[in-house]
Amino acid sequence: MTVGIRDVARAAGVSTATVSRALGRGPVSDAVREQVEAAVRATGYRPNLSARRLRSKSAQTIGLIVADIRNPFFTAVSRAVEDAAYAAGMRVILCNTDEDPAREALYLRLMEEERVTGVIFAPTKATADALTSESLGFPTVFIDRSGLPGAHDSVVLDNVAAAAALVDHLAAQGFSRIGGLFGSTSSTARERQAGYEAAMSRHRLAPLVRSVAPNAAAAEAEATRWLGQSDRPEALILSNGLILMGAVRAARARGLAVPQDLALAGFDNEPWTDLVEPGLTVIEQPVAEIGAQAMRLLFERIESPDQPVRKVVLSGRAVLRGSTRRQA
Amino acid sequence: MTVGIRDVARAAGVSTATVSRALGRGPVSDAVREQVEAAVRATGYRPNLSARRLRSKSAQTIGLIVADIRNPFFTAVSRAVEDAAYAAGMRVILCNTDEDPAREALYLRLMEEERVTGVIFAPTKATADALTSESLGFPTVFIDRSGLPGAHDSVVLDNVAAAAALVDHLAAQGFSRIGGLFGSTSSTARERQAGYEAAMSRHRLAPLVRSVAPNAAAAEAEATRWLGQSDRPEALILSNGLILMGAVRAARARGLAVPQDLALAGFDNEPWTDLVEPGLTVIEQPVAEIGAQAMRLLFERIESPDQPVRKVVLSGRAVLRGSTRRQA
DNA sequence: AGAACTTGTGAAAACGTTTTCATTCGGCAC
DNA sequence: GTGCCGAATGAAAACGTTTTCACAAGTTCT
Repeated sequence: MTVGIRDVARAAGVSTATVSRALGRGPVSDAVREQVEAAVRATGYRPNLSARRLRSKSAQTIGLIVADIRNPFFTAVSRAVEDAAYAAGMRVILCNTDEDPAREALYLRLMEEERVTGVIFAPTKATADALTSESLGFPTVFIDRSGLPGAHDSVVLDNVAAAAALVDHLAAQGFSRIGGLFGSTSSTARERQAGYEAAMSRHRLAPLVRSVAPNAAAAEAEATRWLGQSDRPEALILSNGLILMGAVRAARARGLAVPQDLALAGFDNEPWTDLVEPGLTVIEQPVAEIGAQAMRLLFERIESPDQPVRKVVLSGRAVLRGSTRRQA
Repeated sequence: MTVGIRDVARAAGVSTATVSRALGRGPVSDAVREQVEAAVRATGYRPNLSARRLRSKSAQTIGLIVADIRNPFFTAVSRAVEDAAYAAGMRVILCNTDEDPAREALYLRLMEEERVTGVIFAPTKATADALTSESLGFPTVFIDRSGLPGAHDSVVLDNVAAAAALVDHLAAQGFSRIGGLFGSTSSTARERQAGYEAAMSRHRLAPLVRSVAPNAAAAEAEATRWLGQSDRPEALILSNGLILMGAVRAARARGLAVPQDLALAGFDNEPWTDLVEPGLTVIEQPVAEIGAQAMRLLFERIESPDQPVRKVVLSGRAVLRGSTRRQA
């Protein structure tokens, strides 16, 4: 029924070993290689990847486990990862955990069962803190978020500096009641919060912090509540694009004008952030660079498993727009 | 080194066949099942999926090939597909073609080599038109787009009706120079164009049509050019969310106020469309339903391969916002 | 000229499972 | 008691490749 390598071998008049060598890399005479290629075309042969992986003990596959596929940050990163992987002749399995530790465990087990070559992973804080360098059976690079120091390679943003830059900018514009709404599940949100708090104290300002599940709906609910208080902040820093969107909705719901009644500054320069008037001030992350660096670290880790753990820290770029402009 | 089923068998004091049966479904005594489960825990055994797939000739995997992962429509659909797949104990391979027929061919070949159980596919028009019912070696459901009539199961929007609804609405608001900017690569865009043209002629209006690659940058460039003309349209219909975004940017670039100088109506009720003032009128697609129906069709096709080809047509919902409101 | 490599090839083993086939054992019908 | 059936199990085959091993035929080195 289905055509296998022995059918190709018979058609080409050689052994299966020779077909295998002709298709992969191996010493084969040019004449035989052509015969084999002709036989492959004639028979419509498609190698069975399961058999290939089983025998060769090499899946040529990398797993990409992201926290939220709806977050454009992760789709952008995943495109960079995919490009690099396919350029290297590898396949990618993309998984979405929805920030749920149970799903993270599920997918990590799946990666083991697939015997993947390596994994790029954006873990929740809970999972990251539980994962020592030995607990994963494959080379792993953390992305966007880091875990126990020295446990895994990682590529992250300089979150402390980026958050501080937003505070500095808002303070320079004359805002003082600057609140921060941060995601509750990631190390990244914690770092942004730390950067925010350090900068606030440097400016001798009292920090106003709230935590929320990192999605637009939860952020909108929390921000709406907050903005309904009489002592509501006059500026808000939001720790990612989804939370930023929630805050914009909350401001609308409360009838607050931006930036007159409320200044907004967030993370992730998503395509819509310059579309909503008066434009949202954000930290732009080098998404393509993050994906590419993660693949580089992963390949180098696969190459030399025992090299010291590395952490690549990239800088964000502040994109200043109308949402943080102090009105006369 | 790595622990295999024979290690588990030895630890449990049974044969590998029994372990296999205890782990899958098969007649095993309760006592033995418990022994095996204990042995699995003790050894940390992880089944090798490649070996399992090779021997059982069942990948329990469905391929999901989308045209553009940046398009939130596809990420929303893919979440629905994933949920349904994992609920059925299947894995998903997600691939992104960037509307490129070459990448489509690449991924279709990959699906063959993976021996996937089935595929859900949003093809470009070029590929869809070239694919007869025999050309794919696995059950396939087209999604968002359809190909040759009767060749493959599909689940699509009623694009003609949806586009006509937008025209009707704009005409009712008193607009008459209504232009349409449609994607160039999909059958869906063609259908929306056809619906637009039919409705225009019903209203005795002259159609104004342009085509463009379905991404925000290309759409912005084309729309900017168009809107610079002296006989520019006073309303625009955009055939998907990315093109809609490009049009919004173009209006900004030309300094045109929406809807005073230019009305906008598009497809895909993306999260940002109600954020940009005065809110964008769109057709909302039942994304979760599309994904769920696609999986249903796929499972039923796998079940009974020879049943007649089916096409599920779902209706969009018009979400009317400020961008199409006629000013006094 | 002979030894020592290199290159190209085929036969057969190996990869880690599931499945087939055969066997044993206990219970049930006659 | 004998025969039959179903359930539980093990031995071994099978899945479709790649890799190892062996070998023949050049080719290069001494």
